[in-house]
Amino acid sequence: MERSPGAALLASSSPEEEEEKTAAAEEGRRHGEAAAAEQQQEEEDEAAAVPVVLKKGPWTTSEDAMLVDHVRRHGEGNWNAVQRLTGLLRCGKSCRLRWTNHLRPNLKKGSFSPDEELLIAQLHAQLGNKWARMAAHLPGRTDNEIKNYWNTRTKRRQRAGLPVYPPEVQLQLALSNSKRCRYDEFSNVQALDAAASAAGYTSSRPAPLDLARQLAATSQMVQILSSPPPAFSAPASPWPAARPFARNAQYFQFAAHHSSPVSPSTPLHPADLSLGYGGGVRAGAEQSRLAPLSPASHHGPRVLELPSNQFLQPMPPASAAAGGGGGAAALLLDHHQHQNQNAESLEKMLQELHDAIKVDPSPAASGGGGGVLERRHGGGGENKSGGQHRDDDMDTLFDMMIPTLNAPAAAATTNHSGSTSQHSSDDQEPSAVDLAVDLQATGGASSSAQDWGLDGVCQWSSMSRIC
DNA sequence: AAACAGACCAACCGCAACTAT
DNA sequence: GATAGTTGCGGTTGGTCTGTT
Repeated sequence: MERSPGAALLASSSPEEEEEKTAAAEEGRRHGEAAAAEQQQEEEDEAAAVPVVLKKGPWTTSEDAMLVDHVRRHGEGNWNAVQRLTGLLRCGKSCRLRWTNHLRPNLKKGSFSPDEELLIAQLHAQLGNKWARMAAHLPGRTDNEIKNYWNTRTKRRQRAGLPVYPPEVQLQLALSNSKRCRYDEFSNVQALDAAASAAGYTSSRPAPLDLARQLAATSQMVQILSSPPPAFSAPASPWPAARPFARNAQYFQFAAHHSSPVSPSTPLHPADLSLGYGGGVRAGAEQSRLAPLSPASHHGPRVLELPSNQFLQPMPPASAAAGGGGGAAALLLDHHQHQNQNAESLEKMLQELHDAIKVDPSPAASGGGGGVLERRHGGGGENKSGGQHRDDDMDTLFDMMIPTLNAPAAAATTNHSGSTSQHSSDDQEPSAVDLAVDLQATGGASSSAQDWGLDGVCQWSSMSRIC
């Protein structure tokens, strides 16, 4: 087994010992490049004979230099050999961490850009606390960096009573989860997964966050979307009290405590609701960074945005041209063709979803106490028919989405692979990425940089001094 | 200017997966 | 197949910085 760093370091607490170790490190450093193989052999023998007390704590520049030199000579990996070969009094783990987080080339330092912040939110919505996987989508960023960023901001936002995700992510999350509604009747997650798998759906669950909160936030946002623009203010607390369905709440399309979020009574113009598959506002490096994922999504003007003055921001001409260049037209054409397929796919998915919910013989609908809508509408005094309600919701959703997909303008900017219903398995990287890219297009840099929250208080990228 | 609180960040720790013998 | 060694990941901690009172 790996020598436990803790075991080796337990005894290293006093300043004197630290000094000794530092001196030892200096000694090892002096060997430098001139160290002969014989010397190394001696060191190895010595190391084998005498337990080495490894150093811990912050790295010094000389230690860094030693590590860099080692990697330059021997390449990455075999980290436990670093101590043997260089005399560096650090465990392999520590060396690897230092290298990956601070020393390796092409690391991007500094604060996250708004684009990166949005992407992190999107990835987190899709992947959960999979920091390493998230980092894979953010070249130059480390998992530790992303983790730190997310934890601090999440903590801050939660303390401020604000939703963790920006609205475009919430909406996408809700839509991507909508297909799982039919499985809500399962209280057992495993059974749910199995059923979903059997039905051809992916079984992995979305981000393991406080799902009730997330969905409440989603609900809140959808309410916002369906509300007249001026009527918008921050509730004292956006989080509803814990609800019995919280456990599977992620499988709901919309959350508790309100009437149909996309109720026909509050019609939205189809053109107002873009799923955001349009062209990216990202340009240059941002596009190339994500190019392998879904290149077409980054080109062409973004025509539509989320409905509501809260989120809709006129697209500046410069942004429309951002992804352009000489090849923009060709890319757009290509994109358009691809889009037709995507539209079909999404339409099919929606139809499936619609059918599923319509036909779904949920025991809850007969008043059994289960069922998403029964619970979702509170069970307190709201006796609205769940089935009818679902139909209304879904019809409205269809009304909003399908025309959007068919509309030439929307189609020209739509790039949805249909993966909305398929992604989210940990092993389905492309799907997850599709969503991320779609989401980028949904919100884009403009929305990530703009206010998305409550009375101007809540900004996704400008939360540094909230509280 | 000092004290305090919060934010930020680097590093550590434990665990699990993977690989080699 | 069992065991040892290695690597990677995610959670957590502790130190430092910065802004506020």
